[in-house]
Amino acid sequence: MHNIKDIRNNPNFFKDTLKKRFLEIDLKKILELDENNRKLIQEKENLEKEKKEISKSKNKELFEKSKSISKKIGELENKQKETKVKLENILSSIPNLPMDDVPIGKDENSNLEISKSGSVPKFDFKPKSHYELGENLNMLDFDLATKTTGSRFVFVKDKLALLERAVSNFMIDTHVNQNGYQEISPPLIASDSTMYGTGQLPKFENDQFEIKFDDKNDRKFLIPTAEVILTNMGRDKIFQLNELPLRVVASTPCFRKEAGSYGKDTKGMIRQHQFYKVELVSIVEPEKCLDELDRMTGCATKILDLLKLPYKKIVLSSGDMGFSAEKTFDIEVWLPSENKYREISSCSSCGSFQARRMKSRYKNKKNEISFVGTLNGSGLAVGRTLIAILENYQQSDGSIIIPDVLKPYMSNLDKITKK
RNA sequence: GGAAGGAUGGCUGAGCGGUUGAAAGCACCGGUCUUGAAAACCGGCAAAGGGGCAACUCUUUCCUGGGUUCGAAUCCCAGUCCUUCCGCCA
Repeated sequence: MHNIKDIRNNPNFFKDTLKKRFLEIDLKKILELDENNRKLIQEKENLEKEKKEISKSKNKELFEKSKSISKKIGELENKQKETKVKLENILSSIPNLPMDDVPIGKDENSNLEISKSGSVPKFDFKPKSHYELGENLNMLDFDLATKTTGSRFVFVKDKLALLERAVSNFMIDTHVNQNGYQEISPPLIASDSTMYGTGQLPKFENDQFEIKFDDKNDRKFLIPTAEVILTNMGRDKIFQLNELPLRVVASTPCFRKEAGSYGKDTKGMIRQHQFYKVELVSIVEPEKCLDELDRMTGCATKILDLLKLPYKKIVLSSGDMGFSAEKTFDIEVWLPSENKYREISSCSSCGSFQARRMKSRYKNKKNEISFVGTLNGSGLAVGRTLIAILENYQQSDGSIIIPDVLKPYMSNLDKITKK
């Protein structure tokens, strides 16, 4: 959510910066609603003042007048509320502004590669895809999931289930013991106001799984990412300066409808309705956002370094960034079967955009209360890490070597083979 | 699911129809004292929104939404959440 004052003071900057996202906003309408809103507030306040004075005077002759003023105030208030709701509906659907150094472009084709790391494995045979490998091992079962649930789900079995657990635990341990994050095991269900806070609502309702909770009219959703619930830990809260930065990590299932991605990655477990992800969230002083973004991205790439998986780091273009982000680094891991890099992590700084929606604030050095900065990043997507390990560590016989750092998590097993 | 109690500023907590935006304490900020710090003492300290170049000023806000009243933190109704007890349950 943007501050209407910023828009009012610098409408053209606003309009131009949003053009970087290839978005045209009806600025005239916004300013008009804003002006109208303020006019109504003023009228209302004048009447309120008058009413207050009458009541203070305790002058019985004026009591009738006070009654009629109350009526007028009520009318103005309704009008003003209506205007404000209209204004907020528009504002809440406007995405964050990209930072100056974000490359401008419509989509992923304009993303910019920053660095490459690790060496791409060479095979003297044709590398198989993760789903061929998994199905041959009898440890990935898509058909079974289709039977029990539907498409875009999977059963992970036996040693691959163990591997999945190992990956998740290894990541959390690394972030907790080496990167200074606090481990959290959060609820997997979020209320509508929580979903609004991080920007999933109102605009992306169709991507979310809403659940039937009870007969009452509050709404609940399965979290599409732990970012939602972790970032909202600071909702309606004023942090003391010494509580920041707050860094938390959680490994949770994530649920997404993947609406609008029909036909994309239909095979395998690249794109599922449910997947595990280790999520990093930082709440910081807003001016420290970009430093924290670099730090967070470093925490994510460290995992790939330790797993010895080749990857590249890219900065997303203005058109490819998520709704709440001001700057995003994606990390892509090498997938031999596709002969290309695929997204395995996305680290974003949201500046104060989410904080403003959530009323997440802190007391700064001058003792003033202002909005915090929020960041989130995957560290990493567990399912996709599993894929990357399968494909990069595969052997000609279809077995999978276990990366050294994971062995302690798997009773020192060093290879997964078919039974 | 049943029964009772509660929700007040960054936090704890008084107030229960009329200068109460709200006592007190803690925290925080400034000062005196001190070589420095601590302690002690003195002073300051809510947020949101509107107007103004500014000094400043106005309005709103005591969980939310309605109602009673000239006037509500205070009374009435509905809802949300929390706590305790009972029941049920992983």
